[in-house]
Amino acid sequence: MTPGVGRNTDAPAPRSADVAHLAGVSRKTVSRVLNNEPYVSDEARRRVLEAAEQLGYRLNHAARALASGRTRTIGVVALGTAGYGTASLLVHIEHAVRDAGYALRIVNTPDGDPKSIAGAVETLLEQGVDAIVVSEPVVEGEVSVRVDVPVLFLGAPPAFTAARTLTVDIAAHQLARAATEHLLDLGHLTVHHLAGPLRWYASKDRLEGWRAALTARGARKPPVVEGDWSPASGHAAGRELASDPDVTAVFAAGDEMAIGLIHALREAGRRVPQDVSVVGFDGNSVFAYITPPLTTARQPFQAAAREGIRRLVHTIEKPDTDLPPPIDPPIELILRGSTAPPPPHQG
Amino acid sequence: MTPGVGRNTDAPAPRSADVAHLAGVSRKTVSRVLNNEPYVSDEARRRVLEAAEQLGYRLNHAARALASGRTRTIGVVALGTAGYGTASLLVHIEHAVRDAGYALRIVNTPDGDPKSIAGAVETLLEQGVDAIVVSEPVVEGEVSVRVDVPVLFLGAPPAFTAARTLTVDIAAHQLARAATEHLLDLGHLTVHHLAGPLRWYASKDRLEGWRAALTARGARKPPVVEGDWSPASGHAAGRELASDPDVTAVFAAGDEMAIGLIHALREAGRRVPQDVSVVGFDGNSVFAYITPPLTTARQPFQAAAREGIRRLVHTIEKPDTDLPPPIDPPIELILRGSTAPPPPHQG
DNA sequence: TTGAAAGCGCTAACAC
DNA sequence: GTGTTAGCGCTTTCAA
Repeated sequence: MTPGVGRNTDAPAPRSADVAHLAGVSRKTVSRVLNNEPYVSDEARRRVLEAAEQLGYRLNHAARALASGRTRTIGVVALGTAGYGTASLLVHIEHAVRDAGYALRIVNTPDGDPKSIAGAVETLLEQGVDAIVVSEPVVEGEVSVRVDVPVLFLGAPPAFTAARTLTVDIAAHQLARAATEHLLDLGHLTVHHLAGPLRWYASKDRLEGWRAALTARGARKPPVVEGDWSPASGHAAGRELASDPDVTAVFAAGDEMAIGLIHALREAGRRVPQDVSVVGFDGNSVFAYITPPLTTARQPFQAAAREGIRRLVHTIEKPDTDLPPPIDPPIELILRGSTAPPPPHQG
Repeated sequence: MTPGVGRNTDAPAPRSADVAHLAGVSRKTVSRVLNNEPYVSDEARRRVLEAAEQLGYRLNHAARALASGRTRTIGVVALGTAGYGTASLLVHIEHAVRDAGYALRIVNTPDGDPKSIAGAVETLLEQGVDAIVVSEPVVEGEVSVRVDVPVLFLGAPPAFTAARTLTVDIAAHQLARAATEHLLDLGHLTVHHLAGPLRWYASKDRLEGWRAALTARGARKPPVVEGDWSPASGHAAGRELASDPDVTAVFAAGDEMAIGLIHALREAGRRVPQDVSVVGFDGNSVFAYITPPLTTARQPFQAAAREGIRRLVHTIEKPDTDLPPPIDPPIELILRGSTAPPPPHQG
C-alpha cells in the first residue's frame, strides 16, 4: 500500500498521461478529477484516483501554474526579526493559507522600509504568487512596484498601490486606547507611553490610541519615549522614566519593552505595581508567569489572519463578487498583576 | 525609470521573447544572461539587461521550473506553534536560504508525529522544491514517503529515508550537559530535570545530556518531570517539585517552562536562586530582564541554519563533490541570576 | 559566442 | 460526460 514501493527508484516520475493510460481515460479527464471539476462519472473518478495512487503520482505544480496562469500560492512579506508578534501572526497566516488550499511563500524583511518591501514584493512576484500579504509595513515614503495580484495589508493602510488592495485591521488603536483607559480608570492622573520606533505604522497607531484616551479624559499628555521593540530599549527608557516622580503609569507598545521597563524601574527602587503601573502589548502568555505578571493588550492575530486570508482568497477566486462583510476583531485586555491604583499623593 | 510606467496595465506581461526581440538577440541568449551562463559577449549581455529593464520583464519561475526540472526553492517543515525557538530558527533559515539564492516554501506541522511530517513532506514535494528541511522532528515510528530530493534534518537524526540525507546538530546534548554541570559546579548534590514531551527527539537529547552530566559526577539521578514546552506545564511541574525539600537545582528543557517553574517555586515560598537554582534552555534575551534574570543555554540557531543550508545547497548543486567539513556549533551558557550555590544543608 | 527546434507536464478551448 | 488539439514561457539539446 505504500506509494511507490516496488517502483524502480530511477524511473522517471509518473505523469498525468501515465495515470490516464492506466485508468483508461484521457489526460483531460485526469485533470478534471484532480481539480475536482464537475462532469466526471463516478466510475471514471474512481479509476483515476486508483491509478494515481497505484503509480504514486504527484501532480506537477510548475506545469499547472504555467498552463493555468495560477500558482495556488500566496506570498507573505514578513517583517522584523523573531519577535513573538511576528512569529505568532505568521503561524496563523500559514494555517489560514493552508486551510484555504493554498501554498505559502515567505520573504522576510528585517527593516520594513519601502525599498526593502518593494524588493520583497518583486521577489515574490517573480517566484509566482496569486496574492501577497504584507504584514504591518512601516510607513515612510512610497513603494513603487508594478503589482497585478491582490495585496492584503495586515494591520496597516496600503503601503503601495496594487491592482486590488485589501486591508484588515488588528485593532491596535482600540487596544492601545483600552490599555490607557484601564490605567486612567485605576486613578492615575496620566499615563506615559513607551512607543515602538515611530517610523513604524504600528507604533503610530498605538500612540494615537493612547493619545485619544488621554484627550477623551482631559489628561495631561507627557512626552513620548521611543524604543525599538527590544527589552534593552525598554530598559533604557525605564531608567529615564524612573527618575521622574510624576510617572505612575506607563503603557508600553510591546510586551518585551514592558519587561525591560519594569526591570529598570525596580532597579531604581520603584515598585511595580505599587509605585508604577505598567501595561504591555501583544499578549504572550509566558509573561503571566513572571513577577509581577504583566497586564497586557492581546493582539487578535488569529482572527486577523483568518479574516484577511478569507478576503484575499475571495478576491483571487471570485474577483467579481462582493467581499463578505468584515468581522470586527475582538478587543481583549488581559488584566494581571502589573497594574494597580497610584500611590497616595505625596504633597 | 520606474519599471512598467507608461506600459498599458492590461497588456500581457512581457516574455523572454519580447526581451530577445528588443535586444536583437535570440531567446536562448536572453536565457543565458538571466542565468549567468558563460559564453555571452559583454555587448549582448548589456543589451539584454537593458531591454529587460525597459520592458519591466519578470522571469516566469513556473516555466523555468517546468523546463529545467529545478525550482530553486527549498521547502521547510516547521514544527510546533509560535515558540521562540521555532520562530528564531525559521528566521535564520529564511535568511540563509535567501542568501543562497533560493526561494522558501513553508509548511507548519503543529504536532510533529511521523504521519503529519509525511503529509507535510508530500505537500512540499508536490508544490515543487529542490530540497527539504525538517526541523527537530519527533521520533516515534517511521515516516514513509518517497523522497527524491535531498533532506536536511536540523537538530535530530533522520526521521525517514531519502535519496540523500543530511544532518546538522544543534548541540543540544552538549548544552544540556553544560547546563547541568554548571549547577553541579555550584555545589548542588544533584540536579532535577524538567523535560519537554518525551516523544520529541529534542527532549530526549537534552535529557541524555543532563543524565550524562550526572553520571560523570556520580550524582544521584532523580526522576524526570515531563512538560509540554508551555509555561503552564512548567508551572505545574514547579508545584510538584516545590514540595520536595531535596530539590535545590532544576534544569528545564525550555526557557518558557523555566519561567513557569520559577513562578510556582516562588508561590510555594521557595526563593530562586537562594533556595532553588534554575537553568533554562533556548536563550531568549527577554528573560535577562525578569527577576531573577534567567540563566540559560543558548541554542546556536543561526550557526545551525547557516551550516545546514550551506550543506544542503552544496548537495543540490554539486551532488558529486564532497561536502565541506562540518563546522561545530558554538556552545554558550548564559550565566545570569537564577543560579547560585545550594542553601546550607538543613540536617 | 550564438541560434533553431523540440519539449518540460499540465490545462483551456472547443469539439464530440 | 468525455476526448482532441494547441499552447503556457522557459531551457535543453545540438548545430552553426
